[in-house]
Amino acid sequence: MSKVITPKEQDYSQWYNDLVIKAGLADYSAVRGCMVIKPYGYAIWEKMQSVLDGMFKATGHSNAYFPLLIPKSFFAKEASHVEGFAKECAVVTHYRLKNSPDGIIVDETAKLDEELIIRPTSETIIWNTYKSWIQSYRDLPLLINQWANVVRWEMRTRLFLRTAEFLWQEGHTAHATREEAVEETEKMLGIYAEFAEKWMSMPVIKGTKTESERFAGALETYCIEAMMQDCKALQAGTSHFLGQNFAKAFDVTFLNKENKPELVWATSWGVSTRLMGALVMTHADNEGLVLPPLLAPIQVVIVPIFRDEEQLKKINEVVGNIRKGLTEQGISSKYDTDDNRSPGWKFAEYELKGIPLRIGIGPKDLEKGTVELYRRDTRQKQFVPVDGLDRYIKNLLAEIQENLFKKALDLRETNTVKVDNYADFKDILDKKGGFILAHWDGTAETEEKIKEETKATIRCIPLNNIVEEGKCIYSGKPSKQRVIFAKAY
RNA sequence: CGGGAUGUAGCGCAGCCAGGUUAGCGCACACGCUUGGGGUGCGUGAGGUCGCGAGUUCGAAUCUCGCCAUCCCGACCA
Repeated sequence: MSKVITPKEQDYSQWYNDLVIKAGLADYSAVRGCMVIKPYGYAIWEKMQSVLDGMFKATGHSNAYFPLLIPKSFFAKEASHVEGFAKECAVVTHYRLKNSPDGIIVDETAKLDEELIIRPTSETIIWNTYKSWIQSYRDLPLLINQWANVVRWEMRTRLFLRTAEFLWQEGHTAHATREEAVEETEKMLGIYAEFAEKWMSMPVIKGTKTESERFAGALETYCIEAMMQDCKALQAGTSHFLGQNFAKAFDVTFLNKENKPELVWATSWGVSTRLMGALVMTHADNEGLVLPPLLAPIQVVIVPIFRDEEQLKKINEVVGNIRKGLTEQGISSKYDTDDNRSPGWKFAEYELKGIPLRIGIGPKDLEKGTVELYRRDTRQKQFVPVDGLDRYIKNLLAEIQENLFKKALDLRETNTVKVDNYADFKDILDKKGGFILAHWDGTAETEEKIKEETKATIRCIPLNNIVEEGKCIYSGKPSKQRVIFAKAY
């Protein structure tokens, strides 16, 4: 009724906005460009956090926390880093308010000697700190992660995909050798890819960015790219090899085994609440959200169908046993006995929320010893005996997790094409979009021209790419490999 | 920051052009009955500085001017 969402075929952006709002993931806030993450959305983010955090810990990383506010001078120390972020920094200039006839105003006498930048990312404050933590090769590697909020003053924002403030994790590591730092960068990319594919059921392509898409201050930026249902690309995570740029800027050296000073090698890597947007745009449909079981705050919802207290009481008994079985299998469930809502209303509501499985149970089921089981991903119903239901559901949840991945992979594969001339390239972008594998001469000029003319950018140069001779689709110059072009979020 | 549009109840809108009783409607909300296997139906009720500020007028949601905010489309970006 009031909760209908715009069909995605009609207006994909509106569909996305409706879904995020109506499924209760987030809300617009009083602050321009900032959003409120609502409990249901935050519960999903917490699941993501907890899985990722476990993966970071398992690979030897520790969490720490660095300040939100960064002295302006720190930013100036790494030239390309400043340049990259300068345009979107929020700046704190004063530290006091006062009363005036016009109300509360900034107290001009309380001006900071040095302005503070609200972190858009923490490399500078962290490397300033690492200087005092690192003296010897014995202090390395230093493997730190932080969960934090950051602010980037964006011109145009979209819920989860691009907001002025967002939540993320940023890993910052220090190493004795270049090889070790590169290895770390690739290892973390691997963790992101594994998380995306296994937990989010979202297939990704691992690759490196071109110079123009590279992180400000990095020597190499690795990324995972996913295809959304509208065939546009979304960068879902990045991992940067920073070389010695920040070590130089902040004078971070260590004594090696030969007692000689050397500059430290650095990496940084992050994923953000943008993953929430990726999750929505990878699986959701016109009925609402579709959550992969491994990230669903509630995996099974149970809706009783009853006329009176007596019937409900009988249902309660059976449901009690079912839930006990589910808990033993490590499956989370919710039993909704609210009698102000009709079963039909609840069905629609839990579909909107993307809960993977729904059990419907009423008088007819009690007689037959069955329940009605509804799969959110395929929207199919089946009747299943109560006996052995928990094990059945456990398998089914795994199957759903797998099926979601396959569906998303199918979409990507049918919308990925090799193209060898610019006319076809433009034609495909106009008609259906998707990922285009094409030869590129390796120059920023060509990349820029193609972007201007078609809005498509080079999403990445896939890792382990096949070496093949070819000609750049734009300039005709020789090329040794294909790169992925797409329109992106 | 340019181009376009919109601000009326929590949300979605009508009313405005042709100013005139008490500003309506749908959803949501509260209460009662009803219903319950795909958003049940009926009744009752509560809820408004008509974005803000000036002006014109006997009288402004409606006309004029200014301001503010939001959304869409561009330029910029995880």
